[in-house]
Amino acid sequence: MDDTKIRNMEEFSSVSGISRPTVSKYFNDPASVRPSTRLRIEDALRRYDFRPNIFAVNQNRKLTKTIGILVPYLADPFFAEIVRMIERLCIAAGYWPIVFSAHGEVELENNALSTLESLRPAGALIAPLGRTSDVDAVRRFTEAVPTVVFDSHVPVGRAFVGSNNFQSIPLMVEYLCRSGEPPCFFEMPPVNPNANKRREAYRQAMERQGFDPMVFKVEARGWDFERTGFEEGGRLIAERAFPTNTILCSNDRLAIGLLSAAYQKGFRVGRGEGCALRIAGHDDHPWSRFSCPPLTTVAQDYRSIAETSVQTLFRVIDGAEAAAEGPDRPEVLFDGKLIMRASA
Amino acid sequence: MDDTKIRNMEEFSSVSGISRPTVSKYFNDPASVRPSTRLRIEDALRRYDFRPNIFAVNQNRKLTKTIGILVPYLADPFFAEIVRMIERLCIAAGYWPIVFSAHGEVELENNALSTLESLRPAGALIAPLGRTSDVDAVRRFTEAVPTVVFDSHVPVGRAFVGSNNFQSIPLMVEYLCRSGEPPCFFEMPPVNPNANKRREAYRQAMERQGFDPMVFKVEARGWDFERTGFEEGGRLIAERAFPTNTILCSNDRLAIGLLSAAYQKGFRVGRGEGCALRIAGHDDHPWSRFSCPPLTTVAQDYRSIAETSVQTLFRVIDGAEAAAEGPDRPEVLFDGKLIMRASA
DNA sequence: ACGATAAATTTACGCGCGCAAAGTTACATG
DNA sequence: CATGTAACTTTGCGCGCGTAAATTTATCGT
Repeated sequence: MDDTKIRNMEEFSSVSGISRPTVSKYFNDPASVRPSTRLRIEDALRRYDFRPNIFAVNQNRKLTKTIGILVPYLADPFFAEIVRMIERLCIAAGYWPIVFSAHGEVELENNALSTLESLRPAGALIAPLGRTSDVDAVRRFTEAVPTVVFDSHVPVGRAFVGSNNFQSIPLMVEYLCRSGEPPCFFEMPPVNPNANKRREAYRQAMERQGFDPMVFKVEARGWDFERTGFEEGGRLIAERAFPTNTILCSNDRLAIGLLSAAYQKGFRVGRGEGCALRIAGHDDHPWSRFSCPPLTTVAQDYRSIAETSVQTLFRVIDGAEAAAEGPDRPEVLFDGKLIMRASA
Repeated sequence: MDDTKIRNMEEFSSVSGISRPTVSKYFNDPASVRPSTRLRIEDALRRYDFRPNIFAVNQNRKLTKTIGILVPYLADPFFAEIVRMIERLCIAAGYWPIVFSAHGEVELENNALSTLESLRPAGALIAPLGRTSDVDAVRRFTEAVPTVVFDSHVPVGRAFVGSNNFQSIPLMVEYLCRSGEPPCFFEMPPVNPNANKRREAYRQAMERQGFDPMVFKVEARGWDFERTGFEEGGRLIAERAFPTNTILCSNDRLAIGLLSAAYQKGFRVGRGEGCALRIAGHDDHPWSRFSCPPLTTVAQDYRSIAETSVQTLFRVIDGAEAAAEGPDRPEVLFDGKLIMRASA
């Protein structure tokens, strides 16, 4: 490894013995040059380790190799996990994923979109805040950047990939009804469209089963779901406000908070003898299997959502996807899977 | 809002009536131009919404406004939370944070460092993998980019900010010793330097108290700590392998897994009558207060670590920090705070 | 109203690379 | 060995902006 610094492609081309345009061609696609010259370039690369200046590259290329990823709250285990998968898939496909989090705030979401757009990415995978999003800003972004929307159902972009709340919630409702008292529904703060969809799915499922829906909505507390489940849910438990012994929470984090409250108040949770409550969740967060008792929930298909989102985006980028954009774009919904554990 | 697209600063300067160099000056520092011309520019900005091309800007500026953040595993709640804070502090200071995760793998860490370096960031905040890092690669990076290392104690960069394991662990050990049986130590897979430091801190603390250290090390399982705590810890509990009823886990995630195993095996955890085990953790993860029972732990000072890291980096960037680099760089360690909850 | 000074303008160059056109060389085929 | 084509080289322009030098204009105090 020679330690003379290579300042630019000009210098590198001279030490490698290959002309600059050919070197440029190599960096855009190593397979596009003759094997013998490829060897000479890669030999020089080993001796001098040079990388083209990203800024100069991206300034001149029409299409960058960047892929933007935007999530509403990266500290949420669901998004942390899905981002992890998406990033790996992008890297494997030769793209540069770059992650932004809105941290639950519209201004930060708009900032991120704006920054992202100015990076001129080849495409973007976004899960908007949803209800609190500046929808016009999001739409403007999706009109400038090929975008796949995931998880948060907002009618923009070139495709939507998410989970089928109208299958997964009824699946759980039916299970709970046939195995005990019908569930009431403990709703998460409506930070995104899933909150409303799940409540509606619950309503419909209950009516189909011939029961009256019982929905409990509490003060919004942003993304601090465990706390909401613990404090508000705990209060409802203590007040005996829930009309049945079975509580379906609109997501696992809420359920984990509620589970904690039940534990501390001495209510035994589970489906066996001597249990005062059944508590179920939704999503199968990475830590749900370690709650006490382990949480019965509906698993979202993380892997499929990540893979389909990424593959769909690649097809859009390659122009292989139909042109429909906005409300009529294609949607892919994955079914949830009942995960039977001890809590319900 | 006029919808004629502005293609570059040239066009924008003509519609705003201000010359391009002055416009350029404005974008580098809005306060550097006369108030009257600033008004004219911002008026045009409202009518045309133009943003300088990032790539062109960064290609020419010696110093970009980018700040790189690298963590070993973004799906870990500790890093998710600390990144959230760091990002906000960077944005507030007018920088562009950009987050990378090594996802627990050296190759991805090296990739991230390489990508990051080619972005020519103003500075970087990194928590290397540590034990498994390619230390030479990390060092090369820190020699090219002003870097503050946090959490993961690796002797490179311009400063280290972390928590003082040799204060926090003894704090917990002393509490456990004076309130019951002396603790054994359940060690996390050695994914980073904290693992070893905490074990050593435990050893020293126990000896100072006049007890024999009892360390339990299990098969490494990467970053899936809850699972390790649940499976391996559960096995140790079932085999009655722990010589005392008190177990100090080297982090909260491990403790949460162990708590879950104890629950399922019917061992009551806590410090009251009828409890078979005491379990304590370290870090005070966001979800530790919602475990069953709530976890007694040592809180890392998230806020101070984030703020000090960022502020130190800014001082290094501004050249206000001493030049020491590598092993002799300054270190700031924050004390942990005992968080008494019900598990120990 | 005047000069002093600050700020804006004009002009020009450079950053590092993508890309196109024209000419040259390498390589496979018969 | 002639031939065709694929790959390479040379040359040169352009991307959008930072920045410097020289010049002109605006602003302020007296």
